[in-house]
Amino acid sequence: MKNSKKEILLVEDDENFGSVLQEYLEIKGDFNVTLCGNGLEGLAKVRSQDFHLAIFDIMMPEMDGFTLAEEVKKRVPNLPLIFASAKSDIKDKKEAFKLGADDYITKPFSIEELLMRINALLKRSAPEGGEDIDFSAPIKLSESTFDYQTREFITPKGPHKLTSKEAELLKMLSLRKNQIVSRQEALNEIWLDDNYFNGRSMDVYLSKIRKLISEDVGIELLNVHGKGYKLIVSQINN
Amino acid sequence: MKNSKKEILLVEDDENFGSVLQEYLEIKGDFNVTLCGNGLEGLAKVRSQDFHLAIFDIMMPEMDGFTLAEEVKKRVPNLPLIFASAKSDIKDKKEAFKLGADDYITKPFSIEELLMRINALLKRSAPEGGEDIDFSAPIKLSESTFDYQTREFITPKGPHKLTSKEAELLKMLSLRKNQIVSRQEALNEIWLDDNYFNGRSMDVYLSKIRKLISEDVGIELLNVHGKGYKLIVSQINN
DNA sequence: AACAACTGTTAAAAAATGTTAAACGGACCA
DNA sequence: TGGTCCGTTTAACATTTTTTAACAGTTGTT
Repeated sequence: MKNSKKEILLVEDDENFGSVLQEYLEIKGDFNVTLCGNGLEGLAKVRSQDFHLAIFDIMMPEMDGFTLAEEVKKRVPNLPLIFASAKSDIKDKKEAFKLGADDYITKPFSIEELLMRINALLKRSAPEGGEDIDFSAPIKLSESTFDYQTREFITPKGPHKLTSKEAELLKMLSLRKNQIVSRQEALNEIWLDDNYFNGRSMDVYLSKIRKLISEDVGIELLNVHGKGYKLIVSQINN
Repeated sequence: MKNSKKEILLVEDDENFGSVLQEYLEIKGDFNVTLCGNGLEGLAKVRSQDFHLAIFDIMMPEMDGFTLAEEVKKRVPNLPLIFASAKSDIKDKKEAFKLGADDYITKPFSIEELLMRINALLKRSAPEGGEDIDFSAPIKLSESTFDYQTREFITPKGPHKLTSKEAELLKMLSLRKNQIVSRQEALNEIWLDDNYFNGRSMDVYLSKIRKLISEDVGIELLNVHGKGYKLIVSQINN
C-alpha cells in the first residue's frame, strides 16, 4: 500500500529509549513503527511482515545487530537499513556498511537528525518490484471510472477532468476505500505539511470531490469526526 | 558508459584537505574526482559536466555549500549529495537535509567512513526510473512517431517539422514520459537559465506542443500545478 | 444550554498556467 | 542595402488552479 504509512522496524534493547524513539517517529514522521527488544524478535518480525526501513541497535542481548542484519539481508536484500549505536568505532562502522547498511548514526544523537536521515534514505529507496494497486490503469468505483494517469473521472453523467490536487486526494481515498484516511496523512502526503491552512485548503477539495461523486449514488465521502474520511463505495456485480 | 568510473564532484575550500580527499577517493574508491575550491567553480562544473555524486563543504568563500546545493538541485534535482562540514549544529544539518542532502558528515571524519558512505549512497541511487530511449532512431509515441534527429513528428493526420526548441522540449518530455518534468529542469537544460521570461517563452512552446499532439488522442500533456509537466502516453499493443 | 473544536460550503484573492498575436533579430538572398 | 523568411521572445489578455477568508453548521463535552 503505497499510500498508507511507511512501516519501520526498530530493534533496540533499551526499552525506554526505544519507545521514545518509536513515539517520536510515529508522531513527527508519520510512520508505523514496530519496536522489538532484541534481535530474535526482530528477525521473527521480518519474516512475518514487510517493512520499508529498519533501524538496528548493535549491542543487544540474544542476537546483536550485526548478526540480525546478516539474517535480515538474506531475506530482504535491499531493505533500507540504519544502524544506531553507541559504538563510534570505525571498525564497527566498517562492519556495518559491509553488511549493507545505508547509514550509521552514533548515540547520543538527535532524534530529529535520525528522522531526517530516515527521510533522506526513503527518498532514495525506489519502490521495489511488487507494487500495490495499479494506477496506470483506470479503476472502477461503483458506476464510475477513475483514471489517475489522465486525471479523468467518468460518472454515469459524463466525464470530468480533475486538477492534480483533486486527483491526488481521490487517489488516496480510492486506494483505501471503505477505510479511514486521516487528515494528517493526506496533508502530509499531498500538501507535504499539515498546518491549519493546508487543512482548510483540503476541506475545499473534499467539498469539490463530494460534488463530483454526487453524480454517482454508489459513492459517498463520509467524515469520521476527529479521525478522518472514508470513501464508501458500494459493490456492484462486475 | 557502464564500465567507466563514477564521477564525483568535490567542492572544498581547504586546498590541502581537498586534494588528500581527492587522491584517496581516486585510489581507494576508484572514482574520478573533480576538485573545486569554491562554490562558483563548482557550479560552473555542474553546468558543463555530468556527475554521479557531489560532496560539498559548507563554509566556503564566494558561495557557501548551501547556496551551491540550491543552485545545483535546480539543474540536477536528484544528484546524490553529501555535505562534509566542520559545523555539527543540528540547524545546519536540518538545512542540509531540507536542501535534499542524502548524508551529512562532520569534520573531522575518517576518510574511510566517507568512502563507505559514498558507496552506500551510490548503491541506492543506481539507474533512474526512466528507461533509456535511443533518440538516434525515431521513437513511437502512441500512434505517432517522433524523429529527434530529423526533427519530424508524424501523427495519424500527417507529418510536421519541428523547430529546435520544440524538438528539445518534446525530447525531454518523451524521455520521461508519464513522469514529471519540472519547469526549472526544462528551462535550465534547454534555455540554460530559468528566469521569468524564459518561463513564458516555454509556455508558448508547451502550447505549440499541445496543438501538435492534439492530433493524436493517445498523447496528452498534463500540467501538475507548481511542479511541472507530464507527457501522458497511452499504451497501445504493438 | 453553552462552549469549543471540528467540519462544510461558497466566494474572493492570489498565483500559476494557457493562448494568441505582434515584435524582434539573425540568416539568407537578390 | 534592403527585404523576406523563420525561429524565438515579448506582450497582452484569458483561464485555471490553489489558497485564504468568511460564514454556517455539526459534534462532542461540560
